[in-house]
Amino acid sequence: MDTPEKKTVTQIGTPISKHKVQNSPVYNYIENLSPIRPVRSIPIAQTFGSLNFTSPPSVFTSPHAASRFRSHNNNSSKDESASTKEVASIREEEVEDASIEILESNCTTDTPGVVINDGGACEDGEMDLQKMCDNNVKPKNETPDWDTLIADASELLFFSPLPNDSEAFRCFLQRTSDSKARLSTGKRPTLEPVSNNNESESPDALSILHRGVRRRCLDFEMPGSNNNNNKQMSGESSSRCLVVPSIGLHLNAIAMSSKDNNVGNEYSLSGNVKVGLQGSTTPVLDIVAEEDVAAAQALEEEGPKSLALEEMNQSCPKKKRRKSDQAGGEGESSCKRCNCKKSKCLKLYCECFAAGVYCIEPCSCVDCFNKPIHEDVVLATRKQIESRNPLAFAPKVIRNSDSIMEAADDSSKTPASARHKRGCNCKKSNCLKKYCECYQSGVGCSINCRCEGCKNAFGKKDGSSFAGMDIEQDEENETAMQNRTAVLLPPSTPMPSRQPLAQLPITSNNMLLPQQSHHLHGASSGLYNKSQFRKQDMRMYSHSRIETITEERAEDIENLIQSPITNINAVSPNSKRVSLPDSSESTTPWRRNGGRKLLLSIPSFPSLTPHH
DNA sequence: GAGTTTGAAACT
DNA sequence: CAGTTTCAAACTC
Repeated sequence: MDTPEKKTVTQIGTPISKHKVQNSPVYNYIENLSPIRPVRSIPIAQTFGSLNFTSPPSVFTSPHAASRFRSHNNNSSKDESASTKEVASIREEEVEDASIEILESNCTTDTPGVVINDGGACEDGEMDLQKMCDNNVKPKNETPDWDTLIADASELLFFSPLPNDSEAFRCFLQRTSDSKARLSTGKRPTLEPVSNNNESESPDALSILHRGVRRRCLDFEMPGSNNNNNKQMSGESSSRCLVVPSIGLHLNAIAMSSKDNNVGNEYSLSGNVKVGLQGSTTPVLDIVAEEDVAAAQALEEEGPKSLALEEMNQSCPKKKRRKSDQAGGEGESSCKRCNCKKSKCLKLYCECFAAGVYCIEPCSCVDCFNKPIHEDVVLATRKQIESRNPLAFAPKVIRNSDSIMEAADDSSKTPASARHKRGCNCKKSNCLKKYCECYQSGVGCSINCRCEGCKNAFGKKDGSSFAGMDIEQDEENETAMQNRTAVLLPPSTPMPSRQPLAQLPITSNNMLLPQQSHHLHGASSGLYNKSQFRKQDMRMYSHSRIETITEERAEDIENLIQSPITNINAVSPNSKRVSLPDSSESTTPWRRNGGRKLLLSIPSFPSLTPHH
């Protein structure tokens, strides 16, 4: 009995203490002054949830984000005197902390309608948040603008990173910037096409740049883009690239251009940004850009080369075509170019299509349908292809984290730890030419490869590795990997950012998104516990550890891919992917079984299981 | 630049 | 699932 009493005392004691504090005039004053409420993060998640957006609201918890939002929040209209701002500043920090706590207290902020309360008791101080989570209640202060902002952010998240296209990523950035601009203005983003000149003309864009985010291909097709886009597209320089409306943003994209260019530092920086984007919403970008600029720069200095380059090479189709690219004189803007003659650029043969970007002027394709004006066709085709192979648009190369490589030999710890998703099937090239996708991606062959006479310099199928790798680079890569890996998980499917999920199932790419990948973990192994998940997320959102998540996600993806079981199977690739009707909220068997993460991820990741 | 080789994607 | 065909990039000359 003593124990109970003690517990009671303890429990009560704490509350009392807080209670006192809360009743204090100072506390009340602060409470009133600050428009920011810890709870906010939750609602956000919910909002996203409708979109199936699993991104952690933590993004919004960032002080910066909060600041931005504040301006939109009517409540924020409350006196914001200098002193008030100070208080607000403090509150913001609290909010951030609160978010973290929320995440760690089983209060799911991931997906709306999917909020699950594991029953973990929240401390008194967190009661509000917990309640919010449990009740799925929106924050009091939430305003229409807020919703809009959230929605916008979600949209951004939905862009899945296209595997291999840096262009896509750039486009994504563009979009992001655009979104930001809207955020700052309080306007809801629209689908209107992005002007090609945005970069130079848009103050917002500039501001973003100032924030440390570098973008090269600012223009990209927006999903609802209209013909104007085409004009821009075709009219603009080859450097511009459009991302297919649902096509995502492949993290890989980031890497992309580097190859060819200088990507060095620039790349690395963007890489960080990239990661942030994936994992979070636009705000994250800001966070990364603004708050972590220093870190990013440090990383850049550190040694962007290896990984970054590798990543870039990994899936950039463009790289494949050095000759043609050079011929094109694209230089830094390395948008993909294809030369399709018969596929109409509607098959994976087409690099542009495969990368999730529209063909552009520099392409030499014939009868190209991969253009904004044929958006419907493009999307339909993509959908069809995905139905056949959910991973069709997923990144081809997955960078494994050390953990994954685990058992693998030491060699696996090199950058080459990345592996081609499906492996190659080379018969004559000995995996020493770009015919080999593994080699082309700069990764070693793996057990998944069916190649013959493998001599892949990045790692032979049998496990021997990196014979041809520069040791120095190797080391650098490893370091880079440990410090910042940006697993550029290429996004895979382009998802019509604004299309209803039911209509256009989120593709696997989305799953690649940081959070989603976590879900995958849950789905495939179920070993991933929430605690881990949250911590990771927090890491991600908490300033500089973004890259870590990426690795983990890559791991998730790989697990998924290699895991025949996964619930994912539940979704038949051939069958119409379960139309998760909006449903992100609907309860599916998986959700019930798989646990929160899986549930959350399902909608966005219909099926990762590759067809065999 | 034309032709060949290669292996992924698509098809049966 | 395996075999075949198609396709476009990579490569060679």
